[in-house]
This record gives sequence, C-alpha cells and structure tokens, in this order.
Amino acid sequence: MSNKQRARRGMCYSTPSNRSPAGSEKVDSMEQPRLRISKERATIRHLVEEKMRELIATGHFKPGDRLIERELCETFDVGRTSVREALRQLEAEGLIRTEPHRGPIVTKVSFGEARQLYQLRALLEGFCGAEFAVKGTDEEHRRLFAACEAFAAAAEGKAPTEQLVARKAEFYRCLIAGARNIYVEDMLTSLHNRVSMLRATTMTQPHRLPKSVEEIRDITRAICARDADWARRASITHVEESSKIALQLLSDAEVA
Amino acid sequence: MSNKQRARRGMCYSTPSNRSPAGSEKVDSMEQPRLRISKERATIRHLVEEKMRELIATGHFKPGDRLIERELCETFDVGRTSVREALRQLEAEGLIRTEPHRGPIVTKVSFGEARQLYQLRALLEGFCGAEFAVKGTDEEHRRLFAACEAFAAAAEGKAPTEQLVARKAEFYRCLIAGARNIYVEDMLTSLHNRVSMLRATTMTQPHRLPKSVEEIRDITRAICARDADWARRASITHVEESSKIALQLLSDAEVA
DNA sequence: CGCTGGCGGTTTGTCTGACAATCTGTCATT
DNA sequence: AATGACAGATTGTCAGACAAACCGCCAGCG
Repeated sequence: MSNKQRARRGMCYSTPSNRSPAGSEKVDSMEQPRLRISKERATIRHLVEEKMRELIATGHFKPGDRLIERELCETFDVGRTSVREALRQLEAEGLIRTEPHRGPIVTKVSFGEARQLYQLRALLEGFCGAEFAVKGTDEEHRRLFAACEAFAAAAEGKAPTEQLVARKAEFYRCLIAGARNIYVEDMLTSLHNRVSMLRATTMTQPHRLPKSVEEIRDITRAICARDADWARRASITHVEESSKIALQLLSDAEVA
Repeated sequence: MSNKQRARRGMCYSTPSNRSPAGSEKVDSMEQPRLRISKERATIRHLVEEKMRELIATGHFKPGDRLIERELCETFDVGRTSVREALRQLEAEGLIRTEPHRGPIVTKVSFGEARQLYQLRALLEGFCGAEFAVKGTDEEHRRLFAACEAFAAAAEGKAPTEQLVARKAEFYRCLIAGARNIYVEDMLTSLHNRVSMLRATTMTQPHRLPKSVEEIRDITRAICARDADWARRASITHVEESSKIALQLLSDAEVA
C-alpha cells in the first residue's frame, strides 16, 4: 500500500530521472533550434491532469461518472493535494463539473450543447483558416501541407485508429498555430478536448474517412493559395460535416 | 495572528449555521419562486477565487506582480489548500501564470497579445450579436433594451465609474446570454476578465463614453430589428473602436 | 401504507504541520 | 571581475485530522 509511495518519495516528484539509463547525452544538449529547452512540466499535478484528460478522452471515464478523490489517489498513487488541484484545472477546462459537497463528475454534454459546441468550433476554425491564409509564412504552409499529407497517407493506408487520431491532431496543431492567436489556440484546444470526449461515447465511423481527407485537403489547398475566404469556408464545411455525423450518432445514443 | 482562525474553525466553513438559533423550522421550506435555491457557492475556495479575480480586475494586483501563497493565506485568513486551489482555477482562466517552481504571477499581456485578444473578442461578440438577432425571444430583446438604456442613462447622468462598469457588465450579460451558447458564454466571460485587467493598467478614458453609448445603442437597435448582419457589424465595430483606444494607451504605457 | 425523521457511513472541504526540491540573492574565493 | 558555494525563501507534495454535507436505510407514527 505505501511502499510505492516511500519509493517515490525521497527522490520526490522528479519525472525525468533515470529515463535515459546510462548517460545524459541526448537530453538537453544540442537540439531544439528554438529558444528554451523543452518546457517539460514535471510537476505531479500536471501529470495527473494530463493522465485524466487522456482517460476522459479515451472513454475510460465516461460522462456522468463520479470521480472519487480517494480512488484517484490510489489509482495514481499520489496525494490528495495533487489530485484536487488537477481536478480544479479540469473543472476550469469544462471536462468535469463539481457540485459543492458532492464531488466531481465527468461533464455530460447534451445534444443541444453538442450543437453549440460544434457551432463555436466552426466559427473559430473558420477564423483560423482565414487568418492562416493571410498571415501564414511559407514555412508554416509547408508544414501544414506535410501534416495534411501524412494524415491522408495514414487514412488511405488503413493505419490503426490511434495513429489516425495522432496525425489529425498534428494537422490541427498546425492549423491552429497558423492563426497566430494564443487565445484562439487555448479555446480551440479546450473545445477539441471536449469533442474527443464526445467521440469516445459515439465512436468513430470509418466510412467518413475519405470525405474527411478530402475536406482537409481542401482546407490545405485554400490556405496555401492564400485565399482567406475559401479557407474559411472550407474549414467551416469540415466542422459542419463532422458535426452532422456526430450529432446524428449522439441523438441515437441519447434515445438509447 | 491565529485567533481569528480559531474563531472560524470549530464552526468551520458553515455560512448558514446557527443563523436560526432555536429550531430548524424555517430552513428550507417555502421560498424561491425560481427553480433551485440560489446556488450560493459557499466554499471558501470560490470566495477566494472571486476576491482575487476582483483584486486583479481592479488593479490591486498588477500584471507582473508575484503572488506569494503565504501572504495570500494571511490576507484572506484561509489555509493554503484553498488558496492553491483557487490559484489553479485562475491559472486555467489565464489571469495568472505559474512557472513551475517560482510561483504564480499576474499575467502580463503584451501589446501583440492584446491585439489578439480584441480580435477574438470581436469575432465572438459579432457572433453573439448575430445569433441574438435571429434567435432571441421578445423577452430577451426587452431585457437587452432595458440594460442598454440603463447604461445610457448612467453615462449621460455622470454616474460614478463603478456604476457605469456595473451597468455595462449587465448589458453584456444580456448580450452574451442571447447567443444561447454556453461555450461562447464561458469564453467571452473569460476574455472580458482579461480585458478588465488591461483596463486597470490603462485606465478608462471618459471622452469616449458618448460614442460608446451610441455604439451600444446601435447594437441594441440592430438586434431588436432582428437584423443579424447589422447586429454582427455593430458588435464588431464596438469592439474595434474600444480596442483602438485601449491599444493606443497600451502602446504608450509599454514604452514608458 | 406512506411519510417523517433520525442514524450512520461516505465523501468533500479545509486546516495544519512537515519536508524535499528548487530558486535567488549574497558573499567569500580565486 | 567572474565563479562558486551557502543560506533563506518559496513551492510542491504528502499525511493526518476533523467538521459539514450528502445518502441511503430503517424504524416509528399517523
């Protein structure tokens, strides 16, 4: 029960310890053309946070589930402090909801709310597309194009779902970054987190993949052509198309 | 130093305890025509949260200031637990920023970021305006109109700044609610919090008031006329106009 | 038979005290 | 003057404690 704890304590909350067994060569020397070594948030609370986000996104915790502090402490083998602070963060992100004195539950997104979610997402991604088209550097355009093709290749090559999700996430990272607006970035990331929660309940439907690929290619083409209006429309269309399917599945699920 | 603490503890964080001394009759029977008794978030961390939000918005804590846990504990006379959890919330809202082992500081918004902030705000408020115009009920329109006139009256009657701010906030509450989109609501609220932080550093400039009133009236007129496009443009214009002034002041302040 | 009210178990909200890890500024050493 | 080490301050985290609120259950009462 507590020997793991003992083990961890003493060396305390140091994540990056003994991950590279022998030396510390490749850790932080030459690498990173950018400024600052990778930020590597190593606090326990951040790890818990991230883990829980993942568990919610993958459906391990389902909407409506109660999250009991003590259980979480045992699961992650950390103290209540860290768990509670992570919960506050997730609460602010909207992934969980806390009723005073009843504890946190995974947020349940109703049909109407899902529609609102997609509506806002369309607005913001349309904005990103348009801004990217206008302000993006050639380098960013190249990167977007590469991400797009990587996703397409994975989709056409019947890659495992997990990889598809990763590639698509990468594409979005590029797209969102292109807007050069940190607030939009934050908010879209938050929205995407909630969408993946939805997706976990509705499951993905593979038959939309080809269309999805085509839509994403269209967005990419529009942006690379620096056509703001086309890019906006293409981005919006993509969100609307996927929202159609998702909402359909959701309403089915809600009845059942 | 700690007798206040002692005093509060023992009866602990019970706000409504022994308010009715003898019996427990009147506790929860008839009252509240609305559904649910007022939510009354009585947890300490919420109070701390709110207080700190206010202190940041009013400029008592200025961008760049370090917030030291122990000091906050003493200031509010609460434990570290509550303070830290409140900090996590504010961090997620973007009002403060925490560097892993250096503690939280009030977020500093650069000129470029401020521009991004206003840009996004224009997008979202334009959306609200348009949606409100289309979907708003007559009742909501009436309420918006009332809020608008209340603000105008306060502005023209040289009311104290505090009241002006309150009235304008009320107007925005109506406007934002009209979009019937909880996500937009959350995000705009968050953006507004950050804007008030900016405003605290740049101060308000009274000579813009008449124009501001006119812009808000225009928004209201457009919405009540159910003209979505007009409403969007009017909302965007209002944000852009105030952003001009704010950015001007900000760039002055940044040099100094 | 249905409702009321009390009882106990569970969980949260909060405080305290402790300690390692990290950061920062200062000061002595070279 | 640059460097490096030490001390003080602050955060990150844990464990333990306890009041308050919630929840389900069961008995008693009309």
